[in-house]
Amino acid sequence: MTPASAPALVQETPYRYRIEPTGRMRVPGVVFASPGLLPEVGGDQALQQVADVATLPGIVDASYAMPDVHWGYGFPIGGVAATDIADGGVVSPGGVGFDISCGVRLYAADLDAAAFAPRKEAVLDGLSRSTPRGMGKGAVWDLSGADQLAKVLASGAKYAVEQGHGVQRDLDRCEDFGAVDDADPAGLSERAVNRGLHQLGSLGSGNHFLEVQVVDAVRDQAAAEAYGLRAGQVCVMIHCGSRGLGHQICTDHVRAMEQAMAGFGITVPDRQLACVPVESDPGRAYLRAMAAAANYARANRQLLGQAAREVFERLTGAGLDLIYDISHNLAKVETHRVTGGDGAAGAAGAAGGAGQPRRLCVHRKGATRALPPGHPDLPADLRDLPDVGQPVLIPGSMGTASYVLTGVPGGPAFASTCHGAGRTLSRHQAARAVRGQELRRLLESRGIAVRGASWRGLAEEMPEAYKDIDAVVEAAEGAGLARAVARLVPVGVVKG
DNA sequence: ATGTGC
Repeated sequence: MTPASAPALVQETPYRYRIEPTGRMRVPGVVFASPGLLPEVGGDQALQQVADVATLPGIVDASYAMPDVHWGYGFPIGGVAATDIADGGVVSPGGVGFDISCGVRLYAADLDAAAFAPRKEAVLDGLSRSTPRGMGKGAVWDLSGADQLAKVLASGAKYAVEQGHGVQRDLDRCEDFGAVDDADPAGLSERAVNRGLHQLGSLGSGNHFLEVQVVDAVRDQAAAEAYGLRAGQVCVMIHCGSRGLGHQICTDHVRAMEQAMAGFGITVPDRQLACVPVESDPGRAYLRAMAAAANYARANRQLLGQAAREVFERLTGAGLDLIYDISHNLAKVETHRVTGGDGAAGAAGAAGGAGQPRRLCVHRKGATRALPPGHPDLPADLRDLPDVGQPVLIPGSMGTASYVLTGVPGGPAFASTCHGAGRTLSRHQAARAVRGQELRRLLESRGIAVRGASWRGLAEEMPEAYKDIDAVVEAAEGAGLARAVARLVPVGVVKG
């Protein structure tokens, strides 16, 4: 059972640590972090969660933690776990998170920082008005009823664009080209549907934001150019998810699996790890509902992006081109080579060495897919470039830098990397440390325009409550998870 | 994250 003390870490390389399998762990734990990040790597609970995930039926290679790992519901945030579907591998809602398909969308404007500066306050005012946010209701698109919601759930951003809320490029550059096709709107609870009807096109709260950013430094010229980014360019980044709908779906299926688990002979060290085989009725039902929430989240970001685009065009004359849209809370059925999780196994597999290709259920919770160059699922215009992988969008905490990375060959964690800075202080600790008004003054004095939803919400997101995003990205690069393409700094933030 | 919470 769960050991009382924190699991011991053994350093394997400067950016890779191992938790030896003990007790019911089926595979080792692997933590990617720099020595500098490690002492505060989420505390004992996050590492214990890495070890607990390693006990899940069908898990292969290792239970992975990204450099931004911290404590979460059941699984750590910043966790990656893959299960072998044909070998009784499970799916767990806790491995996806409550905010199903929470993710990031980045647009680039045909506008440089100097030309934007005189318009900054007006644009931020415009974005503040066009971006419903905060707890509860208010949305860009109030749906007519369950029939229209079903279309959103089935077709995601594709439906939004079909209805005039966007352009073809928005789909070409979106993960899964705007929609996953195995969603089942009919399987959702009435509560999930009701919560979804009036929140489409809304940011939410917590760490969700819409930011105007400027490309501060380009680290990889070829990839930046292919993506459509240049130094000094103005960008818009949107970070949000599936709102109350995804939350309700997670709640519904955790409950169902808690009941169903015993029937499959599954016991877990923490009830928050409730899971069932992928190949089971409740497993398939969860994945289809999760897919519906993924489509809702994409449509959500599509609508918020379109509203921002209209503000930009009206006030600056510049359009917004989508760079990419990627989720960091999702499970996906993918084929990878499985090698047993020893050291360089993942890299060797990807290079065509040892390891059998298996159909896996890859859980990424607070972790971002990072496909290597040449992968068939890349956008068509990026697919045939030799050293350019999938765009990876890493939002920093409020007032700090964000990053664009690219997927690399031979990634050691099923083509995954970090998702952001990762919390170090609780919301409560942060709110006690600073007042929202004070924080806004500080950010404004550093040239960052702030449009908040609540003073408390602002305080909870103080930069000091998060890890250093530069160090997290450095560790991700050092561990061979991804490569930096561009660093972006905020000039204006609309907070949920 | 979330009509913050058994």
